[in-house]
Amino acid sequence: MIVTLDYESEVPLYSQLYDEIVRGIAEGSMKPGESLPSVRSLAGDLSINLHTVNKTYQLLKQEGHVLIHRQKGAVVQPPGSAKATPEYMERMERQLRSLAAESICRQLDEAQFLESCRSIYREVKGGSSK
Amino acid sequence: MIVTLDYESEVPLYSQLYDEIVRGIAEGSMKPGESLPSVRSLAGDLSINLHTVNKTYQLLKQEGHVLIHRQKGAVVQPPGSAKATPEYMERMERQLRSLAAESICRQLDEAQFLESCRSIYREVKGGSSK
Amino acid sequence: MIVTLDYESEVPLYSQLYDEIVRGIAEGSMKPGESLPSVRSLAGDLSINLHTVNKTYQLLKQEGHVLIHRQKGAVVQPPGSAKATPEYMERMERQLRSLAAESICRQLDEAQFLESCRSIYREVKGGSSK
Amino acid sequence: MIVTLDYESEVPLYSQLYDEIVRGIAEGSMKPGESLPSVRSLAGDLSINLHTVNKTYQLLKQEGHVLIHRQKGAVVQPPGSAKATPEYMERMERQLRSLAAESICRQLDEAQFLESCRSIYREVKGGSSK
DNA sequence: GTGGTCTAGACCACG
DNA sequence: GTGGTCTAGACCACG
Repeated sequence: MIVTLDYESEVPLYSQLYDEIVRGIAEGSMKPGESLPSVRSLAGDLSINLHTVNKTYQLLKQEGHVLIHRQKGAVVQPPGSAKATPEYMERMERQLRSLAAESICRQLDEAQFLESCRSIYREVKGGSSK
Repeated sequence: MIVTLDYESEVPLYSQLYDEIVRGIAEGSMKPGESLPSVRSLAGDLSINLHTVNKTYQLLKQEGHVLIHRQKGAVVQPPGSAKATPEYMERMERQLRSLAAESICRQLDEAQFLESCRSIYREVKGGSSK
Repeated sequence: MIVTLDYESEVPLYSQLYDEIVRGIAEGSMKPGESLPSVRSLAGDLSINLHTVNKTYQLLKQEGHVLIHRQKGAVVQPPGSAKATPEYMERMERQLRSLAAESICRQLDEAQFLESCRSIYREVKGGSSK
Repeated sequence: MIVTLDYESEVPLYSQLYDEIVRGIAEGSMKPGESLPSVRSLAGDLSINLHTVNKTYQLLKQEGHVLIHRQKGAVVQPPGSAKATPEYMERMERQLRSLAAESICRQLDEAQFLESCRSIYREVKGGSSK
């Protein structure tokens, strides 16, 4: 799995890294039971601080995407370990509401908006065939 | 138009305020040509800092949602003044990709994900009938 | 409220600080709605690093003892905001099991063990009368 | 006696193992005079590092629960070999204080708290009938 | 070798 | 002024 970070972005590095790993899990390029690289080695590969990687791993654990195993390190959880909890649904809906409003102001009609949602969902989901 | 802010949220106040106003414009409760309240009065009503409101207004201007007029203050622009530029589309797609990946990990299937997208788009769009 | 840390202890500082603050809340010397000192000022008072204090505050938030308010900082939650969840009960029982076993080996009988539990509970609870 | 370790726990393995063995002694499933398995065989059975088992055995010795004998290995000491020293009482009270405070914040009243203490003490003590 | 803890220091977003 | 983010570096517990 290849991770790319945008060091110029205002999105925090730990958050970008989180997104990349979750995408890897969703795509299936990271399989359940697989271990993520050690904090140190990933930090080295990405040329970022190990604390930054550690923060990402703690977040992944908190959200239920990995568990921290004493010997295997951060292990990818099987799909569905993270639940679509009411809290998650609310968070997602808040973000979608913001995107929808912005899109409406920019005159994207419903069909165009949904086409983006659909194609991106499929792009991520279909990543497993790669 | 009623604006509610969550002081306990991770989302910065200026950003929440931006979202609320854009939603108001998208819903049609803020009409083109209308003026937003003055920075001072809105800050007073919401009990927040002048700088915060000012930052929101500058952002709204930058994104093409309002025009800052010397006398009328921040004036809502007609729909389509903000464009669905490639930059915007990229930003939206990055956020959607992140939401889609997280949703896939939480076992929301395509139909469920799109249903959320659709119903929220309609909720915002339909706000104009209020 | 007075906080004392043991810099020699093997119990991490952030954890000792957590315990002290939770005790303050339980005793009633920290009242719901009150704000904790800022990360910086408490770190200064205790002569520890601000990251250490920050870690404690994040933990207090995660456990439901405080909420982080954009303006007021870390605010003590009303009693019962943190719940006696099954997860908490398990954690408590694991620790009690360990203490009970050790006490049995050291020939504390049930009455003596329970007397310790009772008197310490009352000591903390009764702290509110101080 | 069956030992189970949780590799996903925050509690170090050597500490979990210590707890399990002390519990075995308290319950009476490990009898005075009995030898614990050799470091090597226990490490093998549990698939953990030799150092980990060794650290546990040293700790058991230090706390007075076993005696390290050149031929018989770690031998369970008679009850009361480990004393309820002032140091032990302080350590126990610090932990109970922490549990009591957390429980009070989570609105466990004295009766509920003591009921947990009592039932767990009896569960461990009564383990001897197994 | 690995992660956890702690420190020190810096910059910036936020308000 | 305040917290969030990031870096660098150190030490130690764990295995």
